[in-house]
Formats: sequence, structure tokens, C-alpha cells
Amino acid sequence: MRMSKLVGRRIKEDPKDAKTVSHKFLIRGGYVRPVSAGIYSLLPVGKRIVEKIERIIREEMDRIDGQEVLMPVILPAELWQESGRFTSVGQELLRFKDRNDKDMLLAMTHEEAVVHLVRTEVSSYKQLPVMLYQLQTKYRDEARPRAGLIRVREFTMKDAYSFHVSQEDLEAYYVRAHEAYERVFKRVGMKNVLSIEANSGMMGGSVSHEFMAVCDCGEDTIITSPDYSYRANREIATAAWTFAKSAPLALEKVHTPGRKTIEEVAEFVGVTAEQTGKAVFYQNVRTGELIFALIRGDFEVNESKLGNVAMASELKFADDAAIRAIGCEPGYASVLSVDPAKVKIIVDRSVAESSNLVVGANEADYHFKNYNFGRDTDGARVTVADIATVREGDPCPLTGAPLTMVRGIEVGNIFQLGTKYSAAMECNFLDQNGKSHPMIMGCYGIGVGRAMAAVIEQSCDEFGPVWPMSIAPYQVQLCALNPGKDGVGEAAEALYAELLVAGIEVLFDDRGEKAGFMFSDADLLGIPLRVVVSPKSLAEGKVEFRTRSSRDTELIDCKAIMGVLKERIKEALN
RNA sequence: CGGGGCGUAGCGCAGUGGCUUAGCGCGUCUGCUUUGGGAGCAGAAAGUCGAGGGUUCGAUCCCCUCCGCCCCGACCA
Repeated sequence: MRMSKLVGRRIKEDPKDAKTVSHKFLIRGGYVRPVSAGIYSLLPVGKRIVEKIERIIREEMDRIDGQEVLMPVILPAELWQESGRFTSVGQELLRFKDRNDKDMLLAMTHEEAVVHLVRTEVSSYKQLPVMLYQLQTKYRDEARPRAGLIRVREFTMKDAYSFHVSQEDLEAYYVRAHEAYERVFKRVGMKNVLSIEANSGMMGGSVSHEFMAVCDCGEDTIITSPDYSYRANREIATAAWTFAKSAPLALEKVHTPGRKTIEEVAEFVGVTAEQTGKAVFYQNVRTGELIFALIRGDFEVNESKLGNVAMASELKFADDAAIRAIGCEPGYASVLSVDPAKVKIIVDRSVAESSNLVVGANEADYHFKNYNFGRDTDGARVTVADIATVREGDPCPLTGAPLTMVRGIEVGNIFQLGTKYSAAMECNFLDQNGKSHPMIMGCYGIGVGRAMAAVIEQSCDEFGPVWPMSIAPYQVQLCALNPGKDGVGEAAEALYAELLVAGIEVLFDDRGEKAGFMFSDADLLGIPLRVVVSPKSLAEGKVEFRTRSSRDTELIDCKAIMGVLKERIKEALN
């Protein structure tokens, strides 16, 4: 490709809105252009990168016996009504009506569509297992798109769905899918991807993992032990907490005028936050049910864990009116007097296993000292669970070593779905005995554009992206410096022609721009290998060669350059 | 959905209740000169000043409404 004809201008200055490096460089390098909030066009160089990522994904999916299909972006609401998601999913699902006033939707994921396909095409245990995948546009009407391609509304996703006769078979396949994902992220050139335990939400005992590209701009928080043996999303991470027990003392009511927060109460009573219990009221958004969460004062409630325990997919803080409506005093609510008939009570282990805590008295300006869960609360009427948010330095549940936190971009997700969709939508198979069962499903996703952005986050310098050879838009950048002089143009043209014949992907800067201008553009394009033809070196029968990742230049004999390039490309692709 | 910010040439930004023609830098086009990290000179094209309404003799500027975009938070199958 000739740069004089390449569509997609490079921009000298950072776009004012962009905060993350991938966002800046994707715009500045002419890879993508915004069309609307969270909706982007891919320009030629961006499209080439995406295609290479997709090719790698296809190869790895085929390797684990995947079969590529293509399902529609637009689906009839009926299909989603079968699974119940037409009504259960919120506003991220874009619904609309066609000319016949029929409810339609833009697919944000394809479980329903793939089940629709499989339940008519597959009916015998002899045909199972099968895995179908596609690379298809997804639309999610995100409330807040951000950070360029990291969180968008419209994007290409590789989504795969496997169907099995048994949980054991699913689990065996899940391991293969996990390995395939590791190969994909390694091959696209991500330097640091962790698979971590993820929140399975309301799916019951199912297992899921997220693949996280580690980088500071990531939206998720990953909890790991120092040796990485434990890796989990903070939403579900736990720790090997131990709590000090001591002999219970008598309950004692204390006057705590105006003290509501843990800090105020602890200071006033003369104890540490560890010696207090904190009551937090939540409300299940869907059902309106109130939840009383009790946790030791120095911990924070983890809403994901609480939601899982409380079987609530969406929680919010309860307002004071709702709290008063069940007879509690906001700021002084007490586990000692709260009515389990009116509110679901969930007590964190940190409270259940501690002694002599300061808790609310359910009366303005009063607290109780020496609360002991086992003695003072009827355990049969409350749920004891782990609802605490892990903190940096808490002990690892596997090794006991202090846990650390890093940020990550979720680039992939694998999930043991079970029969949630197959049962609801009657996707059954007949076993050896002619008996019908719902198929056991798994699903596996990769965000393609997000993966491209994540590679930049992990592989760039101050001048632009440094693309790995496997997904670089071109393999070689050929620059003609001062092409009107001393046969430079002719020599560069000849080398360009030779590269094309050799099947090497080459971007030829034939514009005759000033050196600085040309090099800055080249850096923004991040092409791994660069050859400069200039009057200076050509006079000695040489060209200049360097890689994008190092800034050292080597002089190579004109006759030898093709060999060097072929060698470097081969090396880099292995 | 809550909080904040911004909409003026392709991009980044000034600016003003009237100055008979809205500027600056970058980019674009023409010509010349130039060629090792985003050159110089000369000339040119390019704007419904986000939309609608109001105040006013007169609005890009003041007021109201709406729309769009960005940032923080909430949310995220």
C-alpha cells in the first residue's frame, strides 16, 4: 500500500477528550473515528489489525472443534421472550418495532439465537458435543461508553456456544476453551493476561472465568496472591480472614449523641473500627425487598457478593424513609431489634465470628457495647455469609500471603451456563435410551476491538503503538527519504515492487515528506520493521533498517535487505 | 440516571450586543524554496458561530427549552 493513497490521516496532537493511551493513539494514528458516543468506524489500518486478530481467533476456535456460523444482529422479541430476557434485561437491550408493529431487538449476545439454531439441527447424543461460534456485531446500549474502544455500544465479538450431554463433558470442554483463550491472547501479542475467577451472578453454582489484560486503565479490579495461585475479580474475591474471639461481656447501652458514622462512634466510645458492627440497608431494585447487611466496621460490603447471597440481581442503598418504614432508626439501626419478618438479615462472618462489638441501639443517639452474635441473635432467623470486600493486604485464601490488587481490561470471558437457556427454550437431545434431556451449555466471548485497544495499552511508547508482528497492519514500513534525489525514488520503488512480489505486507511512504514528518507518522502506525531509503546510505549501496521497538538503526546492503526482512518476519511470527 | 464541562472552518481554540467582511494555529489546495524527528515564504479555498424559541432597533454573544459530545459516579446481559 502506498501511503500517498492511504485513507485515515494521522493527527499531531492528542484529542482533547482522550484519557487512555489506546484511545489517543487509535484516533491519532487514523485507526478509528468516532461516529457517535461509543460507536466507531474502522479505517483501513484499524480494519487490517482487526482482521488479523479475527484470523487468530478463528484458527484457535477451529482447533477446539468450533464451527463458524453467522446469526442475525436483529432478532424478533419472541425469541428473547422464551428465555425471559426480553423483560428481565434492562435498557442496555435496544428494543424497537418493525413496520408491522412487531417487537424486535438488536442482539447484545446470542444465546437465544444459537439455541434456536441448535434445537432444530441437533437432536441426538450422537451429534454432541458441538461448538458453534461467530464473529458478529453486538449492540449494547451502554449508559456510558468510555475510553475509546474499551467500552463501546457497538462492537464485534467472537461469541461461541458449546452443547453437551453432561456436566462432565462441559467441564472437559471448558478446559480446552480456557487453553484456546490463553493461546489467542498470547498470539495477538498481549503481554500480561490473567484468567481470573469471575462473578457468575444468579446462575447458581456455575463457573466462569474472565481474561483480564492487566493495565492501569482497566475497569475491573483483580485480586491476586503474590504467586498468582489465587486470582479473582474483586466482585467475588474472598480472603482467609480470622477474627479475634474473647469472652462475651454483658450488653451495655451507651449514649452516643449525634454519632452516626463508624469513625464517630468508635472514637466516641473509645474503640477501633474493628470493634464495631456496621449496619447497611440495601433494597432489591426489582422486588423492593429490604436487606439488612451487618458487617464489621472496618470492612466494606461487597454488593456483588451480597446480591448473590440475597438472590438480588440489582441492589441500591435503601433511603431513610424505607428504613423507618420497617421500624429502624437510620444511623442507629440495630441487629438487636430489627424484625426478620420485615427485612432479610445478612450477617458477614466478620461480625458472626467476633466478640463484644459496638452496634446500634435502634434509638437515636444510642449504641450497645458488647454485642455477641452467637449469644444475642437467633442464628436461625438470619443468614451468615461472606459479604465483605477484599482489601489490599488481606490474607490469600490459598496461601495466606497478603493479597494485592491490579486493574484489568476484560478481554474475554468463558462461562459454564448449564441448562438455563436450553431448558427454558426446549433445546433437548435424546440419550441412548431415547430419553429427552436439556443440553448442557457453555459460552465463550472475546471482544475484538477491545482486544486491539488492550494490546496498545500493553505495547506502546510515547510516540505510538508498537504492534506485535502477528496483528500489525503491515509487516514492513518502507520510507523513501528525499525521493527526487540520487535515484532514491527509483530504488525505493524497486524494493517496494520486490516486497509485494515476495508477499510481504508493506506500507510504502512515497509522499516525499520531510524526514521528521514521515518518521512521526511511521511511529503512530507502529509497524514492526522499518526500511529507509535515503541519498546518504544509498550512495554506499545500503539502506537503513530498524525495528519499531528499538530505536537503533542498522545499515544493510541493498542486496541483503530482502533476506533480512524475511528472516525477521519469520522469527517474529513464531 | 445523578454531578460537572463543552458545542465557533476538517482538527485544536480565541472572540464580540452593532466595528459595514467572525479571527488565530494546525491541516487542505497552488507556487517557490526545502529534505534525518511533525520546515520557510507567498497566495487561496473553507463557517446555517449545535437546533428551536424569547428579549432587543439589532443576538454567534443575554434568557429559556431541546439536542449532541466528553469527564466523574451509578449501572453493565
